[in-house]
Amino acid sequence: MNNHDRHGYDIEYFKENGFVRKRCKKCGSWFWTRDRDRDTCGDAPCEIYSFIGAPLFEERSPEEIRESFLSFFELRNHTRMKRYPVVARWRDDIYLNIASIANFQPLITSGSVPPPANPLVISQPCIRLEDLHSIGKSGRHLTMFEMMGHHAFNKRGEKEIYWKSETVQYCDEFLKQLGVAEEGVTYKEAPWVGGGNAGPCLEVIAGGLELATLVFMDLEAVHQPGNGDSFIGGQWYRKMETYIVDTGYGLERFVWASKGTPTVYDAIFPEVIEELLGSVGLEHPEGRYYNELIEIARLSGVMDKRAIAKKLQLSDTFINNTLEPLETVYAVADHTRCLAFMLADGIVPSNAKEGYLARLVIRRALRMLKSLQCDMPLEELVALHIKLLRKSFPELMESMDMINEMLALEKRRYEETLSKGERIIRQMMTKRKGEGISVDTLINLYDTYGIPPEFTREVASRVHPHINIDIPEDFYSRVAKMHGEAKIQEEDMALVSLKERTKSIPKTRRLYYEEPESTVFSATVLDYFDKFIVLDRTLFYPEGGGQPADTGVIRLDDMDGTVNELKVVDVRDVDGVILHEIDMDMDTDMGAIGIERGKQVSGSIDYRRRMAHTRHHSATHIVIWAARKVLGRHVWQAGAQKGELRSRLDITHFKRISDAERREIEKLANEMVMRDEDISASFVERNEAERRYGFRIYQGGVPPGKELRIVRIGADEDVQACAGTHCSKTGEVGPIKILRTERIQDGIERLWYSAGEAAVMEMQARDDLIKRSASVLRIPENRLPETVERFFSEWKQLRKENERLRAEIAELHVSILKAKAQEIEGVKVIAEVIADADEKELMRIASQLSTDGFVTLLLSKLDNRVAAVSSVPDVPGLDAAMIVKRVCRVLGGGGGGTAKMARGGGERVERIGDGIAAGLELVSEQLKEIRQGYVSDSGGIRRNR
RNA sequence: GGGCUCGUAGCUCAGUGGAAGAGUGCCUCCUUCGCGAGGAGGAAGCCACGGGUUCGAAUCCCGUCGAGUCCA
Repeated sequence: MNNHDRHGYDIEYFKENGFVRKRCKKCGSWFWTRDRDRDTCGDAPCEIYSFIGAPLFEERSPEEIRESFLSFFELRNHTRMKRYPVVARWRDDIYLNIASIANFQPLITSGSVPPPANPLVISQPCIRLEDLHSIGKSGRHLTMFEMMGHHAFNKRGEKEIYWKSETVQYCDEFLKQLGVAEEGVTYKEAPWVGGGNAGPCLEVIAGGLELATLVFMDLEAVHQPGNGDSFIGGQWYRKMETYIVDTGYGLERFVWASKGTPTVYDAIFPEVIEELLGSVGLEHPEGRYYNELIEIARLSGVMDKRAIAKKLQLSDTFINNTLEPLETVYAVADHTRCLAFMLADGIVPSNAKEGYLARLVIRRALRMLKSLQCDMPLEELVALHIKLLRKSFPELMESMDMINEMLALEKRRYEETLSKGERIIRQMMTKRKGEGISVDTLINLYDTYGIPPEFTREVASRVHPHINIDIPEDFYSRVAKMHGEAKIQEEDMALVSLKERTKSIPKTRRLYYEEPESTVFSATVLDYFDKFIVLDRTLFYPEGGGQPADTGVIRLDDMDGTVNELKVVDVRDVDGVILHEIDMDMDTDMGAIGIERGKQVSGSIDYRRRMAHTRHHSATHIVIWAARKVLGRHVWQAGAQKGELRSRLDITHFKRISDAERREIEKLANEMVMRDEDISASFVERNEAERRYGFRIYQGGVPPGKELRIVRIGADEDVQACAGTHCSKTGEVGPIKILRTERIQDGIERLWYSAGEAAVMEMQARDDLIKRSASVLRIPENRLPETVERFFSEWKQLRKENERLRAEIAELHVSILKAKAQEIEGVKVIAEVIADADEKELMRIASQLSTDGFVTLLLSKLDNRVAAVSSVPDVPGLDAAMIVKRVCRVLGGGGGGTAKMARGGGERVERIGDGIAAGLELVSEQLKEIRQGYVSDSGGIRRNR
């Protein structure tokens, strides 16, 4: 590195080839050019798209551009790489592959894993959804695009592969080879920042279009300001150990530049646009309005559409009937291409994580198809893309059937969401009678039920044609803001300090790989601190890959012959150093219990526990293999946890696993066990492993390190990078019993299963359940289902019968009770205890009596409490609720209800007589007051018969 | 990973602490030559499950299961 290169753009190639550094008179940014008269940077919006209608070089197809790029760099000593998936399974910070360099982050860019080749060249399909709303409108945004990149990974202190000057030279020569005019190319300085890294960057512009970005990544973010040496965009950065050439050439943009069509969409997938336009009976306006379209396209990098329309004096009808539908067609064509890659690469639409992003795109596409009144099924458009792409990406074809099914299912789900939404809106409208709908309500409808605001407005205006609903411009970002910013995960501080503490300790030898059958070992203490002991070698498996740590004991022989046993409760792997956590008080000193460096100790693990974990771990590989076979290639592990008694495995799948499928998976898994195939584990160089087995090895996530431990079953039927312990034959796993499936989120099914001894125990437990149930009913086990069904329906019948009989009894009580009436203040009053009557029955009786003019107070003893009910004729001044409250206070409870009918109760059963007395007292008070005329003009109380 | 919403008659949903309801569909009868339609009547509910609070829970609280949806 040259220290005098203060800006990072002092590049030899520029100097040697007659470039000058100038400052753009419009945006003020610095740029390099051969053209001494140029005074703008050449980028939009400082300049218009001059290549529209006037291509920069001879027309080329995407295949031609891709091939010319790859072979250009291949000739210059770069290794050609296969594309990576568009879903970034190896990253936990992003869901989608957003750039070719993302393939190599973070392990390779940080230098901890060597690159698969150096330098290398790749054309990587990427997906970016940030500019979703401008897709179709801007003419240049694509959700899915191919980033062609050549990368060189340099390390300080090692021989440099190449750096800035060569990178610019390659770019310049590549453009020249394509036929781009040299004077028209500008290299604009644009410091780059992203994903915790930064560095100088050159944007390569020709004809107003940014064709490529050359990033020289050599800075990393630091958290303490003191450690940084440059300050960019509110963040301190320092030089990295590595410095990396990260370039991105937009394949689609090169094709576009070579065709000069009005939009990038017309250049990349004209067939799909044609098909869509045809299906809605439109013609591509290119024929009739060629000049207008060219003008609009040229200006579209400079100003927004409304401004263009004003400037070109375009009519509203042209905008509404020609331009807008065309933009929608563009967007649909784009989205369906994006979906082809998302779904083929194994994203299952869901309501969470990357699956949600797929659903978002699907729903947008469906909405737009609807607004176009296009009845072409989404899956047909995706299929068309796949067919058009099959030469470059034959692998997409393999997923065609699954994609069809997923999309049809998604369409049905969305229709259900919308029709449910329509009902909710209509209901709300009738409840609120013509009131408008507030923005808060709109947001709530979208957030809670997924009803888009445009849909709400549409439905609402169908109910009340004059209703006015404003959808704010920033609607969707307001929703996003409401959910708050994502918190950046800081690395666990405890782990950081452990890493620091163990840095100088040699890595522990892993006996559990070398001697998987052993249970005891001897070792030397290398170090100890806090509650941790570090040995030179160990049999203890540290927690990892969903497999819990081993437990056991470490033994110390004291001088005097006594043996000190230390319980190992947890084992952790910190960058290769294995820490044994000992069960002891924090303030006990290790030295006091005989631990010292260099001391010989012996250890033994709880082998039963280890074997259970081992069986479950191998079973996990077998189950996912079986699930992929039964359900399809899209099945991917989304998480797993092994246990002693049962384990769980989360897999991606777009619908619930049926009983038949579950049984089939179980059967296949057990067949694999019975075949007694070999399970082999070996360390393989990472890039070799990826090349040989592909990305399916990363089912359980991507482990760090230069070498991967590869676990293979049978004839490579299942191959995974896995650090866990495994059986050596599938037969050792023993029976595998799938216990249940649950849906932990849309698109992810969780399988619970047991293996080996645990599976036998589970089966026995189930057996027991059936046995006990059958013996309660005194029937043979095989009659259980129909007997239970019969009992249930009989129970329902009897319940009804009981209710009917109680109603009859209530009728009988009515006539009996009438005879027991006493007269208070000239009114017939019934206050009685009725045995064995439930609350409902009391109410039935009381209700009937009060209709006949009686004032009633009925009580009943139920279990440990008294129920009280009062019903009175509808007379002002008579209040059943008051009566019940008075009674129940005596009973130690409470009650309430309406003036006509009330109920309550209490637990002081022995005071039932006092309760009645208190109730009667209140009744007579109330009647007295009525009689004294406090309440009059009521027509009085009907005379009792 | 985080948030919001919902599980009540076959279906669509009301009911937010005091007697489980409506619309629709179903069954029977009446009307009709028959159908449609109309009229009268009827059946149909472990109010998802398990705890808790309360005199009392479909309703309030906690958990479980099932579903929908948004954000990263």
